[in-house]
Amino acid sequence: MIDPRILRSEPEALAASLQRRGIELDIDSLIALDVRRRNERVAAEELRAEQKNAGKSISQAQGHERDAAIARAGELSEAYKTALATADALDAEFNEIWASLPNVVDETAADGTEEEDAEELRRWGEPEDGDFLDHLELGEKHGFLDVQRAAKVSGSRFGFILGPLVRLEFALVNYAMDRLEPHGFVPVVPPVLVRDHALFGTGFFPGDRDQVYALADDDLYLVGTSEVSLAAMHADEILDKDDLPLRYAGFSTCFRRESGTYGKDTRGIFRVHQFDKVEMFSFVHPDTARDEHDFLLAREEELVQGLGIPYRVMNIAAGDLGSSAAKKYDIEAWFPGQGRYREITSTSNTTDYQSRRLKIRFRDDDGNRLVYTLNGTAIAVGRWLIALVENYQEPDGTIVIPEALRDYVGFETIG
RNA sequence: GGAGAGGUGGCCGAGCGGUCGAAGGCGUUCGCCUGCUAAGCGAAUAGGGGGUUAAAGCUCCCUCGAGGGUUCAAAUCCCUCCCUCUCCGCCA
Repeated sequence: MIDPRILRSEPEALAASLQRRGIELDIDSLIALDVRRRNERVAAEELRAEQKNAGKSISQAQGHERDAAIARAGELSEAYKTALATADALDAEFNEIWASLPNVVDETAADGTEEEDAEELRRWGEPEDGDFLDHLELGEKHGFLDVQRAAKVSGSRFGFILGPLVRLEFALVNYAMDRLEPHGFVPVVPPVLVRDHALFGTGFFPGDRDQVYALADDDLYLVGTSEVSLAAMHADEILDKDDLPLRYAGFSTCFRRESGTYGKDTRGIFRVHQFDKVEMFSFVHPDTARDEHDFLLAREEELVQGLGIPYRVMNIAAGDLGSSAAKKYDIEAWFPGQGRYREITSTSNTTDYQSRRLKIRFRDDDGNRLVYTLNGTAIAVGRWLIALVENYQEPDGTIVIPEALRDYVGFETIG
């Protein structure tokens, strides 16, 4: 949720932001609606004040005077109810539009509206070309991946991860936690079933409702990322300024319906309905949010570099940002099996978009202010496993475990 | 799943139709006092949204788990839901 005051203070900034995202909106009529709803609210509140005063006089009045006062208060009460209904209806109308608006884009986000418009910031490592097996072929060869049987059990876009690849998964998770905890990230295993307010609060509802698994019988939803649980963890709280930044590293399974992706990335476990992920999440002072964003990106690069996987960093285009993000960096790793760079992390500065919805504030010297929230992938396990096995395959198909993970897995090669 | 008890401000806790956004305590902040510390004295101290203002301020409305209802008037009465605790059952 954007600060509605932007409509009064700098509507042209909102217009510019929406334009960069490629969204059409009649801002003038929205401004008019905002004025109307506030006027109606004031009118209703004035009636309410009158009614309350009338009510107070009742307790002091006697006899006929009292009867008359009650009648008068009754009239005011009716008038107030009518005015309140009008004001509420206008608010609802306004809020429905307002809640659906995406965050104001950061001026340094890349221009454009498509994935291809992302700006490449830098590259690291030497991508290897040549004859590489992709992860599915490697999985079949070594028996650590089974999508056939997963389809039998659960349908398409699922996988069994087996044997050494499971060890590698746990190694990756521990590797990440070991490197994040010294930076103040508190490890968390959060709930993966959440209420709708958590999804609304993080900006996934109403926009991305079709991407979320719902458990209708229980009014619960499966999270697509632990960002949802981690953000909502401090909902309705007023944090101590001295506690900022608050950093968490959440490990959870993530569930995504992947609707609208038919035929896209159907091979192996690159794009599946369920995967595990370590996610970084920060609650920070507004003034430090940009630094924190760079900090999260630095943590991601550190993790990828530690494993020696070639990658590039992308500044995502304004029109390709999620609704809550003002700015987003993706790291794309080199996947020899696909012969191209693909996303393995994503970090977003969501400014106060989520904290306004979730009411997460901190005590400042002159009042309470909304915190800024940021999130970033530490390890998206599935894709990182793929990147590892594809990049570390030898000509004979053997997979070498990178130095940084050997102590965790307890072996040096697969195959 | 069954039975019971509760959810009030940063925390504890009173209030159970009007004078209550709410006693009292703790905590915190500021000031005073005390040659240190502790104690003592005085004052301030919930959140949100409007109006007005250059700002300070003034003012109005909403919020006592959430949402409905009754009433001229609801923290207080009624309904639904959520959550917490205790006991029993089940269970990794």
